[in-house]
Amino acid sequence: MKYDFTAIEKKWHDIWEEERPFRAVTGDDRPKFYGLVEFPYPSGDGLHVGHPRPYTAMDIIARKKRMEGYNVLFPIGFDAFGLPTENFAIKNHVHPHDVTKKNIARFTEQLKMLGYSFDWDRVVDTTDPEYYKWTQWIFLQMFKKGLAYKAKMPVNWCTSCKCVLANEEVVNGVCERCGSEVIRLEKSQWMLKITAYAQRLLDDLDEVDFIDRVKTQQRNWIGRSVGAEADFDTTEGDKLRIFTTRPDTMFGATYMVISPEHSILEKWAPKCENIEEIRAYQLAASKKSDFERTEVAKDKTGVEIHGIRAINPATGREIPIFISDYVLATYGTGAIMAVPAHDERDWDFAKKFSLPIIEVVKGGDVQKAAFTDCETGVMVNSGFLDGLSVEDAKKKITAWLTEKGIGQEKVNFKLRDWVFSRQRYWGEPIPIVHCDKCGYVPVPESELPLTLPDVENYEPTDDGESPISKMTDWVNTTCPHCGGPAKRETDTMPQWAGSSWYFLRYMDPHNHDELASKEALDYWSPVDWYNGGMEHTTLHLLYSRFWHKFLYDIGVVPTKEPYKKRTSHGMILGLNPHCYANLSDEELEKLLAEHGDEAGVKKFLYEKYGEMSTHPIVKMSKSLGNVVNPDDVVKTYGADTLRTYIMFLGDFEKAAPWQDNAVKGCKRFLDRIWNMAEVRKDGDESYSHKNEAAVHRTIKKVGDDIDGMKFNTAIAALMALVNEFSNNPPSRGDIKALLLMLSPFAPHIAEELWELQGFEGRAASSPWPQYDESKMVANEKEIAIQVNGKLRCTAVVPFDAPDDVVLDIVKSQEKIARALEGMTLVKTIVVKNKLVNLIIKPLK
RNA sequence: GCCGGUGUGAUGGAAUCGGUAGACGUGCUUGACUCAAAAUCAAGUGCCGCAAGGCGUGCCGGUUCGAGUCCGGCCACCGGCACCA
Repeated sequence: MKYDFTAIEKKWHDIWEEERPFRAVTGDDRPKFYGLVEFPYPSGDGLHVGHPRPYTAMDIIARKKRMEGYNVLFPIGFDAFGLPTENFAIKNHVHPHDVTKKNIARFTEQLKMLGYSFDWDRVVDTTDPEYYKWTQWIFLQMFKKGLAYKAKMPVNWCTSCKCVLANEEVVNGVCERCGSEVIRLEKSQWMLKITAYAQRLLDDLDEVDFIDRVKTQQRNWIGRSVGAEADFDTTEGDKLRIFTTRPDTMFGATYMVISPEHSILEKWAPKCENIEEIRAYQLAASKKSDFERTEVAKDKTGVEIHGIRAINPATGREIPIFISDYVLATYGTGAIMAVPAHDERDWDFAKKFSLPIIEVVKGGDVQKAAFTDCETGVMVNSGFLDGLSVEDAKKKITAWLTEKGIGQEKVNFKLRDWVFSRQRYWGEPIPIVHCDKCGYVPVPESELPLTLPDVENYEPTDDGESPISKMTDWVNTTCPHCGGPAKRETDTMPQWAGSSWYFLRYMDPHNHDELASKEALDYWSPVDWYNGGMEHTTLHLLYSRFWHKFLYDIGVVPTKEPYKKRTSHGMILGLNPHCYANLSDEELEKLLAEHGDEAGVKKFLYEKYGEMSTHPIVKMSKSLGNVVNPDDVVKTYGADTLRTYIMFLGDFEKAAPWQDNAVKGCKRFLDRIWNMAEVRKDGDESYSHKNEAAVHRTIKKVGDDIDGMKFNTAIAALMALVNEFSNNPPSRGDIKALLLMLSPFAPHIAEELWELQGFEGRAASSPWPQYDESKMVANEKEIAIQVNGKLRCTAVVPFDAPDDVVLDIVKSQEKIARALEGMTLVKTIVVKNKLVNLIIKPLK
């Protein structure tokens, strides 16, 4: 019989639907294992081949854990609020709700097609009012604790999405989602005080098992720096507070810089002699987008404030004050002391404006470049700090600042508060009412969920207001506090809201009274293993850690950290259809005819498609037409082949290119297993004598590799075992072990063959096979024989044979005997069961 | 600029501790089956060489009996951050 994967896969999907074997049971005696994948955004395009990589990986891990006796929670859901759905709805005049429903149905079908062992009874959907009721509830708790607040401040505004963005959503000065320009806009926004958790978000990284690059990236993003704050007196009498990480260099501060947005400028305006010039500079800076501001980073600009000077508290000397956009309003105090001798930016600025550069740390030539080394320098020109190391000087001057009452040690973070409102329709309504008398009043918890109103038109508006603001019936309400007329908040939450706590809902998804019961939270927390994309490291992963810590503080969740372990997968890349190296013969011929020679074709491709045409491997994208649809692969080869291939194609943590024709290697592998095991084997369930060592070795290898996410080598080991079986016909026991090891990777074919062989129960619910270290070795071993470190030949010796026996065999090798002729043996190195190295010299 | 990562056949990629470089897959070559093709099976496949042998893990140097692996110095590419004082 042929391996009819379509029929087999359908059959097992039906059985799983019926038997529900992957259901997690809260409060079971077995040890629990909570494996999590990032739930998908159900886009209209359906599943992309990128999705199955992490899903298959965690499915394999979850399946193996079940076989090892764990009570496994492996859930799935949909992160369904968001712009693409809304945009699609606008364009096609349908309700986002209906689009979402349709997309979720399609995703569900595709995920089931791939045979994932998700617990389908626990699906969550962030757009379901029963779900977002609790998203809103968490927001209200934050509001009550003062962690959610509304503030007027400059925000990132995407000109295309017509919506504000969080700092984390701005990538290289453009919108992370659509790539459009992001400008600064002064707007009143809801904010979440993630900065209150900065230190804990940093510290607790030490307690979790996240891969290093995730930890490093989060640490960099949080950006803690220790320094000092200090007040500089001014001729105006006002104090100007600065932050510095180099208080030791204070004697070298020859001028000050404040950001163009600094509030003191308003107060000082009447006293500034060049106020027009200052105003003009402020206006120019405010018009710059983030992109422009970083683009011109090399060339410093600024304006000196004439009429007001500052006094360096260390030297007592008057120094000028400048405004410049190289000082950010949003970091530190928005003002700095400039030490051109020991800071590159200050040095550049000082050179441009011909300001004095005074060396206070010896070790470099400060007229040529800023000397920033903190390790080797010695303090000079610094009064009471002279002769100290940088480290000691920092301590001494900080103590001095404290004593004088003009400053103290200060820790600053790069992390900013999270801009939490969006001027779009398809998101969770922010459950706040604005009353003229009472201010911002929370919607009573009993009224949650506050559902989205039905609106006719979802178009974002140019005035920066949410489309919901047009719904006067919904917007006009009464104040829950005083009963007077009030207006509802019309902004919605960002997409990251729903995903900040979804893993908790999985623990108890149908609970009407709590986000999850205490019993379920205590039993399942924390997530044991969470795999997801690196692109979420400073977004979702950081946000959800923040929410979780908050929930811990108010006693809702039992653990400080949501995830015990975090791993990350590489992207699946595609071939670049416009790269010369990837052209098909036909296309190449055609292009050669048109453009003469190879160089001509390359030039043409470069001009037409740009830089990317020179890279043979690129991201998959619709515009390039190199997207692989999993449906097509499943149709041609089956889900088991797709699963196996996607895990085989390379190191899980690294990006790997999809290669269409390599898929069939995995199909052949499954075909061979089918042919080997389709007919029922007789005999007991012990391993065959000839295959025994190989089976034990493979069990160890596959088990270790799955735990270490080295799926590619695990599959290679299974392939090698199958090759072994075609040399030495497998016994019933050999087949059994193979099917058990295969079942996490290719569950459908494994179950089918398991049944055909008449083994008991299901492969997926059978115990994972055990290996015996002592049976892993053969009784003979091939060793390498080197002469002076160079491989000369190999020889087969008994396993663990004594050195003298091995040496006799070595010396009897023809090639070795020849090499030894006329030579003295100086030294012999024997590495047991591996190699022998003979060091020889010519006879004198 | 700073931080992290990677560099291995035609190709995707393997190589616990320093111990036979290239597992496993694709592709290619040859053979079997076939009228033929596909599929399948078998053998081969790092490079140069008839062979003996030599050369090979981005480059240069070092340590070692022995280096893809360790050390020093470069180069290239990828990812993140980027005027954060």
